[in-house]
Order: sequence, then structure tokens, then C-alpha cells
Amino acid sequence: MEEDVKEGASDKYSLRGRVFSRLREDILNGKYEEGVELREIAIGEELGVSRTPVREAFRQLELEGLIKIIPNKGAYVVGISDKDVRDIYILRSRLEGLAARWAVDHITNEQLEEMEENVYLAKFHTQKGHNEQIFELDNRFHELLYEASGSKILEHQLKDYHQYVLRIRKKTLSSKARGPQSNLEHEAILEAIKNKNADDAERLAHEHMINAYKNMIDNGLIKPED
Amino acid sequence: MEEDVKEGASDKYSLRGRVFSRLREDILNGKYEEGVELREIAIGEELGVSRTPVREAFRQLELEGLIKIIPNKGAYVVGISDKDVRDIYILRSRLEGLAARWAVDHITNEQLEEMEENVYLAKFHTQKGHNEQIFELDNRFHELLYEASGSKILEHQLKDYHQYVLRIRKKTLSSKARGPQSNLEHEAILEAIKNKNADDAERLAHEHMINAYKNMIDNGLIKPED
DNA sequence: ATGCGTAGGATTGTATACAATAATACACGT
DNA sequence: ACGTGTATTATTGTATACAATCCTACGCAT
Repeated sequence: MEEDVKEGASDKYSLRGRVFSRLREDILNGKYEEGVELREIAIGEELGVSRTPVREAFRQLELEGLIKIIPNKGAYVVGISDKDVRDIYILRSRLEGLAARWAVDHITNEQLEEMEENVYLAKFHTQKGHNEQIFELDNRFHELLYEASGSKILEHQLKDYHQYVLRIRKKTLSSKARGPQSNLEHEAILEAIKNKNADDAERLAHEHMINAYKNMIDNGLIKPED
Repeated sequence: MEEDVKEGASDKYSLRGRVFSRLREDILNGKYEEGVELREIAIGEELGVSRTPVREAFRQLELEGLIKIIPNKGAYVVGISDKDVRDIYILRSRLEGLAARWAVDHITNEQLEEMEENVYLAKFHTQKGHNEQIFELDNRFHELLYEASGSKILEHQLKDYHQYVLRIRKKTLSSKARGPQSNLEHEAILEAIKNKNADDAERLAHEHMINAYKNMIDNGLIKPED
């Protein structure tokens, strides 16, 4: 019955962990926009903690690339440029393909079952237009794929990227056309994994990301180039 | 004449930055082996600083995956397993291929010149058997490739992995056979980039990593599987 | 008006003090 | 002898005090 002892970087039960998670969320959700200076004292007061946990959270956020700390000067929110998003989607298209390939050999029965349930539920919520649930299920499908790859390294990497483009993705999935299509693609990937067809799994996962990428561009969420 | 204002995470002129770099190095070089507990006070005394910068460095090291912090308990060195190394080489083989492909369109003249100089020098030092220089030049060749990709995201990612497998790589390149072969492969990648042949560049960079990977296994530096 | 130097304040960097938590050892009862 | 509870100690978590640095504004000379 253990709950969640795995999230090493952001244990929820320390002040630092809470500051870290909160700031991360606020930056990804756009509360703090690009270039904004984060002051240790101000953040601390807002969250009711001293500078110490804030500073430690800052160091982590910098390593995640969400803020840039200039020594003796300050911490500034680093925006995600359109180019960053494009790059990440290209990287993800390749790495998710690899994850799907590896998942063929490493997925557990539990993971397979959850994936099937996920696809089934997503179909339902898409019909009903439940955007929040669709978003969560999509998140979970991809995380499951990463976990099923059996590679801590790959899993960690893809989860990072996944989080990083959160802002954009929230908009994308709400688009009427992409939702159902995305589900079908998930289902196809799942089928390939079940059939132990590594080539198909990789190809489908790869295409899935490319399609998501194209969708973003078609809907004007990001520019196709600089 | 500005020197190095880019290494955001590890500015050398703060105590925290020095602690971070030092611990990182010590872990990668094997001074602190897997499972060892790092105590804040002990590390602080060894480096002549208080707990504060040590703690901040710890948070960063955790995010890099080099240590694991268990709340209220301690910080433990996380070893690189053979599987991690294998996974990273597979990932790198794909991502370096992508970097080489992108470099074809984005490499600057300065980068191209440095790469040519790098290959030329490496040939010399290989003949002389200067292992330390060979190691540094190999490092630099790959970093150049990452920078030439024109993608901050990809560059950052590959530099991370590159650092991560430092320990192993040091041994690999000293092996008599791999050194010269590695040079030839670098040269071939460089030629493909100069000739604006993206397909060749990607394929050659991909193969370069696969060869390095095979070499490690053949020399018994890592197990081929668990 | 403009440029430069300097003083003041604000902010980060570091050290230290205190609080909370976890590991250990030992005493006690059975 | 064994298990249990508790006191002790070591270590991490957080807050605060102090030092170093940077930015701004102001005054002064030109």
C-alpha cells in the first residue's frame, strides 16, 4: 500500500519539496512569465518559508532549465521558445519510438492492463468532451510507455521532456480534432506492443509524436520555424 | 574576451559551484563508490565550507542522478550500473546521429575549423600515445558536435550523458585499438558535415557510438547484459 | 546637459543557530 | 534470553544573522 516514495527530487513533505513543485508548476502554467525575476525573500514570504528552502529549490529549477541563476544577481524565468518545443518533439519522436520498441520486451502484465484501461477510458472521455480527464489520461499513457521501456535512463529523460512541454500540450489536446486521433494512435501502439511487434511499435510511437507536432503547428500553437 | 559565462549550473567562483563540481568529479572518478553516504558536515569540512553550499550542491547532484537523498536520512552515491551505461550508449547513438544531421545545416565556420584542428591534433597524439590529450580531444570533438547541432536542448542532453559515462570512457580510449579507429570515425563524420551530407553524417555518428559501445563490451568494461 | 565617482540600499552568498527527525544503545519487564 | 520502550546522539531540515556583491541614485566636476 505504499504510495509514492519514488519522486526523489520533490518529496512533498519538506518545505523545499513544496517550494520546488509549486514554482515548477507556476512557471509551466505561465504564472511567472519569461524573464521575470524571482526574489528569494518574496517567494519565501508568499509560501510562508524562509530563504533556505527557496534557494535549494532554485538550484534544482536551474538544473531543470526552468530558471537561470546569475551569480550575485538573481534568478530569472527561462521561457520555452518555440524552437525548444520543436526540438523536444523531434527528440521525443525518436526516443518514444525507442521506448515503445523496448516496451515490447519489458512491459509487465500490470502495465499492459493499465494501458488497456487507459485507452478504453480515454475513448469514453473523448466522446464526452471531458478535457481534464483526457489530459490526465494522455499524460498517464505516455508515462506508462516510459516505465514499460524498462530503462530508468530513458524513462527519466522522457518524463522530463514530457513535463517541459506541459504548457503547450494542455492546449493541443483540447483541440477537437486531435483528441480522437490521438486515442487511435495510442491504441495502435498498444496493439503493436501486445503483438510483440517491435518495428511497428517504434514506428507508430514515432509517428504519434510527429503527428502531435504537426497538429501544434497547424493550430498555430507554435511557429514552424524562426 | 569573455571567458565562460555559460556554465550555469556550476559557476566556479562560488563555494557551491566548487563543491558541486568537486563532488561530481569525485563520484564520476570513483572516489566515492556506490552506496557511500555523504554527510554534509564531513564534506563541508573536507572542502572548508559550511553546510549551506554543500546542501545546495547535493540538491543539484540529486537531480543529475548522481546521488539519492532520502529525506531526514542522508545522501547516498548512486552508482552507474552496466545497464545504465548500455542504455546511455544506445540513446547517444540515436541522439548523436541527430546532432550530426542538424550540424550539417547549423555548424559555424569557427566550429568547423576547431573540429578540423581537433581531428588533426588527435591523429598526432594518438601516434605518440598521449592518453590524456586523446581523452580531452575526444571530449571536445563530441562537445563541438553537440554545439554545432544548433539545438540548446539536444546539446544540453548530450553533454549530460557524455559526462555521465566519463568513468567508463576514460578506460575505453586508452585501449590501443580503439584510439586510432575512433579518430578515423571522427574524421568521417567531419567530412560528411563538410560535404553537407546529412544522411551520411547521421549514419556515421550513429555507427561511431555503436562501435564505441561494442568496444566497451569486447574489452570487458561492461557486461553485455544482466 | 553629460559623464564619472561614490554612498546607500537591496539582493544574493555563506555561516551558524535552532528544530525536527531518525538511528542506536541501553535499561527494564517478562 | 528476548522483546519493547525510552533516552541519547547524530544527522538532516529550516530559520536567521552576517558578509559580499551588485544596482541605483545622487552629487559633483566639466
